[in-house]
Amino acid sequence: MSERNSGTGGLASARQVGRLAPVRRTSTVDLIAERLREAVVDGSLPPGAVLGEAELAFQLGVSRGPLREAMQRLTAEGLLVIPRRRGLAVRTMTPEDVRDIHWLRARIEPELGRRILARPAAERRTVLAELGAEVKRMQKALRRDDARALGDAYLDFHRALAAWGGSERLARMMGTLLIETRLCTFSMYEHFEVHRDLVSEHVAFVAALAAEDAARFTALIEAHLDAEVRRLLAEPEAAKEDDADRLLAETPDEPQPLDRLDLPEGL
Amino acid sequence: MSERNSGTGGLASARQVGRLAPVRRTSTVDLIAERLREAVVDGSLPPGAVLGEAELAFQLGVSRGPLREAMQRLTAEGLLVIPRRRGLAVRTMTPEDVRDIHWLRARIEPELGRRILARPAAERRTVLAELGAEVKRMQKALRRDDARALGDAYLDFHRALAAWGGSERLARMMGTLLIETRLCTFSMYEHFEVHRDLVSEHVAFVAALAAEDAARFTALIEAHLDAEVRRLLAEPEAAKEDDADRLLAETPDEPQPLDRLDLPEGL
DNA sequence: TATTGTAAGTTTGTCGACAATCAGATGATC
DNA sequence: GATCATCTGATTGTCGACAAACTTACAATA
Repeated sequence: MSERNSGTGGLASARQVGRLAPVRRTSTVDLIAERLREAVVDGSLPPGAVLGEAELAFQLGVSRGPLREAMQRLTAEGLLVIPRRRGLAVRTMTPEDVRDIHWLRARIEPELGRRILARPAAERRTVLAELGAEVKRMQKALRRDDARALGDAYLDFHRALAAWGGSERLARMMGTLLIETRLCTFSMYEHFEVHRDLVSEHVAFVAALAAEDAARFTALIEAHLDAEVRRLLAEPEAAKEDDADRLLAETPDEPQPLDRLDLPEGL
Repeated sequence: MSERNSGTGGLASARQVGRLAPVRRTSTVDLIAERLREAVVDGSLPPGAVLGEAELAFQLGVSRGPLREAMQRLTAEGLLVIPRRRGLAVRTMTPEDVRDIHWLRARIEPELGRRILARPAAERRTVLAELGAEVKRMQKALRRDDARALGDAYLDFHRALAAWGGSERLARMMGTLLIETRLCTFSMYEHFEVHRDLVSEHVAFVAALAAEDAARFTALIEAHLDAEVRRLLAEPEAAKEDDADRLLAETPDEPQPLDRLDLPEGL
């Protein structure tokens, strides 16, 4: 994931000599780190759980050396803590962490939207199609009442946002922030849980991007992340007036089931 | 650095039983990582340099195991790259990195200022005193024409900003961003180099904070970071109008030598 | 002369082992 | 009965070693 692989723009003719994309050789430590991240995301390593190195290394089929290196990597990313002489533990997020993570996302994600809007129209359509597809996954998951699938689609939506709108650095940072967001959920609730408004909020994101309205996209993102923080910390939904509700109310459509709000045409 | 140590609010009586601050037991990996960061900051490990593990481990007096773990940590922080089977190399920053890093700082640092201004007046005075002291170090360094000392004071100024204005997470992130800023300098210039306007810009930062003018502080920070990017990338200083110059011109003082601009009274 | 094949040397990637350390439990003492 | 000391079992932190992989240099061939 850290090797430089992007930057070789569109390549048409396959028989052209040279200009082959470099093979992606990934080290064992990378693989272990990725596996651990997955385990954190899907909840098989719940926050606070204390694991022993030997056991974990055996499960992964590697020796303790590479595992310890991967642990250090995840520690630097803020996903793991290494209590002295107690193996490793998935980090438990505090309310302050919840606020910080969402605050950071609220600074970054609007910029991702702006950069996507600054792309050529053809690419922009591709991006919107992909984002729309993720929203559809969210809608399907909501209809099936599958919170896990909904959360996964949520993650992929924002990952796509970062992949298309960010530099390599920004995308990597967003990737970490998104995993940490998931950790916030695990840390605050006992079970996996997402809020039902999630889907309509994301429909509005795509609509704002389709309308090339960066300001509205920014406002929507900020309102969404604000709302997420309140939901996670179980603070009163709206002190005086809920920005998210107000913004969504601007959508001129007549009332529809939340999970079936229309995406912009063509998506 | 990752141990939870904050959160034990003001503690007055020293003879009180219990309530001792936990001893900071730092692991070998932590020490190695810190040593490597220092080496990156002071330039003894220049960007692009390729080091062998065995040699480095011998210099540090540890075996290769802990060193490799520390390398992974620095890699996750974005300071090192690990080319396959080629030891380790200090990352060389690209122009895109320069822009990203400064863009991120421009999102974070204004918030640090706001949080400092939100503190009680007594604490705020302490913070201003510390920031003022760093600016004085910068002025002294400028008078001695000591670019290295100037750069170090610059780093410490912004570290103090993060320490007083940030959560633990924000402070850690700013710490990494600042080291990366230093790496930008090393990557772009052959020798260590800082711009002379640095000092007057920082005098203005402190003045804005002393005046509790968050908006002005934000504008100054953004102008400073913009200017830094242009200096680093050697882009034309001012396309049409330089925000930094305009903002600084608002200072009502009569012209003074740049290295002697008055700090707000009492600092 | 340019290019390919071969070989040697160096360095990494990985593993196994050892010793120091710590947590938990049991027993002794005031 | 509560607190402290001791013991033990288990786990980590660290090191040394081995084999595989890669780079570099050199030689052979077209």
